[in-house]
Amino acid sequence: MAIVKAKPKKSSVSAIRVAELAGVSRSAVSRTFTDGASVSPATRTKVLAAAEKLGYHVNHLARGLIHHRSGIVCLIVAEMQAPFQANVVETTTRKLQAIGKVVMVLNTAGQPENVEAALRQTLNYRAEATVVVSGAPPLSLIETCIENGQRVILINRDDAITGPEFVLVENENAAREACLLLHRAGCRNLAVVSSTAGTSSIMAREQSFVAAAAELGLTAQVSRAGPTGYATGAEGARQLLGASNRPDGVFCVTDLLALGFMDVARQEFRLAIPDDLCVVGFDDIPEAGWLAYNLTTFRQPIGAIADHIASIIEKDEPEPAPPKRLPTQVAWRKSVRP
Amino acid sequence: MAIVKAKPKKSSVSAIRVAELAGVSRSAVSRTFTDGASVSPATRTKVLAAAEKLGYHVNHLARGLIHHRSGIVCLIVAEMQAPFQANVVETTTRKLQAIGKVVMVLNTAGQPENVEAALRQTLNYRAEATVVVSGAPPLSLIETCIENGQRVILINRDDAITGPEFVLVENENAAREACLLLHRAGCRNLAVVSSTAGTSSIMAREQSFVAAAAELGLTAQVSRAGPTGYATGAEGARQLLGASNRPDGVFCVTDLLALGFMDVARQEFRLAIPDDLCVVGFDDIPEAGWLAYNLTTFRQPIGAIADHIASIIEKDEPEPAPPKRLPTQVAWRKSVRP
DNA sequence: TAACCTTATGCACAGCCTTGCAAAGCTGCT
DNA sequence: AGCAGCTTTGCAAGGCTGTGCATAAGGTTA
Repeated sequence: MAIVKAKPKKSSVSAIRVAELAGVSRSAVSRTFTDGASVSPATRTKVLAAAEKLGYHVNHLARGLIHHRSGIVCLIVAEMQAPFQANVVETTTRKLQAIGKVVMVLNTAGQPENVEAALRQTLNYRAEATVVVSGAPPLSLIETCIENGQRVILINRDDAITGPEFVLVENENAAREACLLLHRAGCRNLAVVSSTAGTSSIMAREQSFVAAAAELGLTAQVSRAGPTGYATGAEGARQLLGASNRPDGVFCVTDLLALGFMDVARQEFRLAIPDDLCVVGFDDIPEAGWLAYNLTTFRQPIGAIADHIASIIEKDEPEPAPPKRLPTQVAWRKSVRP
Repeated sequence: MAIVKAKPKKSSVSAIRVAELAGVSRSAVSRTFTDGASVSPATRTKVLAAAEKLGYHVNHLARGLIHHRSGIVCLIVAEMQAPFQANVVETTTRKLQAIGKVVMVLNTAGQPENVEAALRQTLNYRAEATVVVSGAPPLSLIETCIENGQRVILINRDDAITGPEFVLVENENAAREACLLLHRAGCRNLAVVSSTAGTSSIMAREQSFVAAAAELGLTAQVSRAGPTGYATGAEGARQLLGASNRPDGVFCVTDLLALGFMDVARQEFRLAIPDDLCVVGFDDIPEAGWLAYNLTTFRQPIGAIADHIASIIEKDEPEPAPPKRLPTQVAWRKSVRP
């Protein structure tokens, strides 16, 4: 007689088992766990006791199958270890959970082609909504998502597409204000530290700053030494500060760039901030407030962004709305002369 | 006649619709999307064409219902905007996606009581595995998860429970080595900057350092000025450096603590690092490598941790294994005299 | 052409849940 | 007791997929 290794199967307990234990019908246990369903207190307690004993938990997969509402919201994000993205993910997951959703995170690992695979996953899991924090999703798939009843929300992206909803920050105003701010501090040789990422919000900040400088009769140099991050800011400092016409006022389109820039300016060029050089950042990541930096920067209203995402997802009729533009706010610190 | 607003219903397209369009049975389309199923090339192409046209995507909710494998892995995490946690989440999501899983993030928002709700969600969505990055899950729920066939993995937590799998870092060895390292650098007045969080790994680091100091005949002061973070490190510096017996060698159980400590040491106490004061951190978050800090620290092998998580989840028979202890590695920088 | 084998296809059921509908039970009143 | 009105409960269908089993189709060989 051969030894047959019984497959454990570990079948998770389903409603029928608790119905048997409680001595009621399957429907009764279903109703016990459905808000607003009609169950007598007596059976309710019987069911709850049986459920507790067996460790029963409603299967949201099956529930989603019926309701056509999985309760899942997908977050598509790249570089989620970067401070700004990490904060967006943290805040968004928190607020979405508060309205009863559950968040699936799809990490595109920096590969743009993975955005497509990620969108496929949102369709596979019948997500109610997809929030694209970073990356450029192919238009055709966005349409498929919307046709399947998904809400699609793009953050800090300014494409001229209709269908998805947009929530973005007023990059142009902020960049313009950054320019004025540096000008008021007496800076006359301006520069902007950007990156090769080329996302729409970064381009907007960069170009608006250059335009604002031109309006003041100044030309702003632009440095794009690599991807958006600390190292690129550092390299930008080496480029700009090592050249002959060294700038005295710098706008970094991202705090991370600014921090790298400041470190090199101080350590390798022995410059004092803000005395020799004023620096303005963008995002207001926690690190910008650290004593070593004290960076004056434009705060992205992450809380408001997440609130708006939640409000879009919460309303059940997708009414077309214009892009939501949220204002930034200056976090005044010490990297710019007053 | 009343105007009845037709509920859009937006029912996402299901296999039967593509079967009709392709002129085949529903089974055929199911088989087309099942690896290793027997379908003729002719019908396969017909089905694929129809699916493409309709924007069909297999419903993983229904698929999971049958297979008892949802493909979902839950990550329970608090403070996910903190650099270390953010890196863990990034790496883990990436590696889990690489083995075909999809990650659901449950943010406990720092409230320990939310861990329980999060575990409930993992059961509701029939997650294949639950990874607890931070927080202390109630034992009874862990058991329920395991009974329902889930794999439960606890990170950097050292409870004497059987059932879940543990992957943790050799905190004791590292703390001990940190002590030796400071001693070799000539530090004789030691201190450790910790937090009030009281998690097992932080306690282990703190206590092992103190014990190692005692073995060298030294007593190490301990500062716990608040939750684990930059501000607490800063406050710890004010406490320790403002007192009479100012330490000359400090072990911070977390890089974030170390950075706050360094900033206050330098800016408010005008101390030079490493000349007046040596500092050792733990984690090796990206910020530790920034020029302003150059912090010597113990690197947590996040990649190896994530690899091990993935390997646990990938094997289908949950074989009991002893806790996986991964070694740390010193990232030598400039905050300790050589 | 018949027999046989391989491959492909369709049927029907299972998996877990919700819910409309009708039957049953209960309460209160005459 | 008898009836109306209400609440509770069970039945069965429906939502979407995977798959065992039987059947049909197609190909090969004698």
